[in-house]
Parts: sequence; C-alpha cells; structure tokens
Amino acid sequence: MKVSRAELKQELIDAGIRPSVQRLAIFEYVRKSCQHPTAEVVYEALCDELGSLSLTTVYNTLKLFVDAGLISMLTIDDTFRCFDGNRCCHAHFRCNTCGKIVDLQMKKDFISLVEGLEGYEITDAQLYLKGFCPTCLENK
Amino acid sequence: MKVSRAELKQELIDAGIRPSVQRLAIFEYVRKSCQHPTAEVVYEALCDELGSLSLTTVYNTLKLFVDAGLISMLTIDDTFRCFDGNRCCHAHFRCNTCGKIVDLQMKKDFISLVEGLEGYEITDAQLYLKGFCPTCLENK
DNA sequence: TTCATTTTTGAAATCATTGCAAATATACAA
DNA sequence: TTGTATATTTGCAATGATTTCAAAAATGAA
Repeated sequence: MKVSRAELKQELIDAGIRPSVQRLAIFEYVRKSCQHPTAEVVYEALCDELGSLSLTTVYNTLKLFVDAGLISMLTIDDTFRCFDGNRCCHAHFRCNTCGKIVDLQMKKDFISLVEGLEGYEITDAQLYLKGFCPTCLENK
Repeated sequence: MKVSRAELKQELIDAGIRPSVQRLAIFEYVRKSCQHPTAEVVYEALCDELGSLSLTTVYNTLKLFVDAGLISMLTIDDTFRCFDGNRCCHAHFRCNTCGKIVDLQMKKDFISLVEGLEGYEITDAQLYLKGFCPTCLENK
C-alpha cells in the first residue's frame, strides 16, 4: 500500500494511459482503498479534492483501468459493481446481511485447480464466497 | 441430467415450495439446461409451453429457487444475471469475445484453499474465469 | 500561436430488475 | 359443494446503475 504518486503515474504511463489529473486521482484512490469502492463512492470521495468531477469520467476511467489490467472489477454484489486495486491473488467474501466485502488470503492460486483449460487464455479470475460474517452471526 | 418431473416436483416440496405449473416448468428448464439461461431466456422458452407466462413470475421464481439453494445465480457477466441448475461443484469461464459461459471441472473444492474462514458461514461459492476461448483465439 | 487530438463533462437514454396492486388459482373448513 | 382465506401470477410502472452522445475543455505537436 506504500506507493508514491510518482510510481502510480509511471504505472499509468507504462500501461499506455496518459496520467491526467482525474485519472491519477482515481487510480490512487482505488489502489490505496481497502474498501472495494463503487464508481459512486470514488466520485463522492474525489469531488472535493478535484474541485469538480463527472461521474461519467469515473465510469470511463475505471473501465479503462480494468481493460488495461491495472485494477479489477468485482461483481460479487449483483446490484452494483465495485473495484479492487489489490493486485495480490485473493478471494472475496460478501456478507448476505451487512453487505460488507472482505479480502481473504488463499493457500494457493485457485486457477491451478481448474481442469480443462488447455487452449484457453485467462485474463481474470475471481473467487467469490457469500454467507454470513462472524459479526452478523453473533447479532442474530 | 436424467431427472423425472416427479422427482423435481418432490424436490420443490421438500424445499417447502409449492409446485405450481409455472414453478415446476421453470425449475425443470433451469435444471436441465446446460446453457446458463437468463430470466429472459427462460421466459422466451416457456411462454409457448405454458400458453402464457409473466416475466415477473420468472424473476420471482428464480429468486425463490436461489434463496432455497435449489439453483445458483451467476454474475460472471456484469450486464445480466444467469442461472445454473448444475449442483456439482464447478467453475465457470466466460469468453470476452463471444460471451459464451462454459462449466469447468475442479480438481478439488476451492473453499478449502481459502484462509481465515473461521467464524464465517458460507452459503455460496463461485469461481469465475474470464478470457478467450479456443475458438475465438483461432479466429483472431 | 494554431490546429488536431485526447479527455472531460452533464444530461438524456438504456435496460435489466423490482415494486405494486389487481386478478387468478389453490387449499381448506363448513 | 360452496365460501373464504391464502398463495401465486400477472402486467405495467418505477427504479437505478451504467452508457451514450455531442459539446466543451485540456493537451500536445508543429
């Protein structure tokens, strides 16, 4: 999580993406957040910092980053998409009650467990778990 | 895939769901399909067979089945939900080009690879892979 | 500076899904 | 069987996250 703005900027350039003020701010926000923000959340958080910002820009920019493989998009919640800047291999859990999404470490990469992938090219892999978190189970 | 209508009916009853004509038809369709149909696809397929059918009924019924754990809902495509009646543990792959969703067998259950699940109750697990299928890779 | 290209913007449109209240079907008691 | 309460289905309107689009602003090259 200790990444400087200059490093993030270079990462955008390396990916062939011109680091505009908006793009860099959005990239930094998603990369440093551990909360899996939605486009709306990114927009709300950066509106003040940037003076002005369009929700359309946030949507466009997040899509740009996802297509470039810089961040990933989560569809663990079926009513909205959220974004994840954590590049380490990990799974996600979403609580059916409180809706919170948490990262879970993996003992080993899960793609190795999948059979019949000969001839396929994999660009993204997500492991989603749903259920009830310890806190919500206690409050039942 | 060799399941009789009577067995499907009993399965609904065992789950506490009254097997109306619409419900049984929808249940049978999703259980026997290998195509991961959307609500719209189920609706189109059963409209004729049932004489009449409401899209709302299809949505309501699919949700009922998902909540009862009889089928699962896939969010591997972020623009629509689709449904899966295959109860065996398997992963899903979606091609970025043709959009086709295919089942993939697992060497072992993937939940066992996830760390830190003490205190959690898991009700659903999905492993989604995305990329390019062999056919689309060839046509490039 | 000037011009071409890229990026941002806001408002309108899209569309899968849900809410809702009326209509219909079903179960059960009398 | 009939009446009545309950469960289910239906169609249409509403919702809301996301996209489209064309104009405005910013940027880069010459």
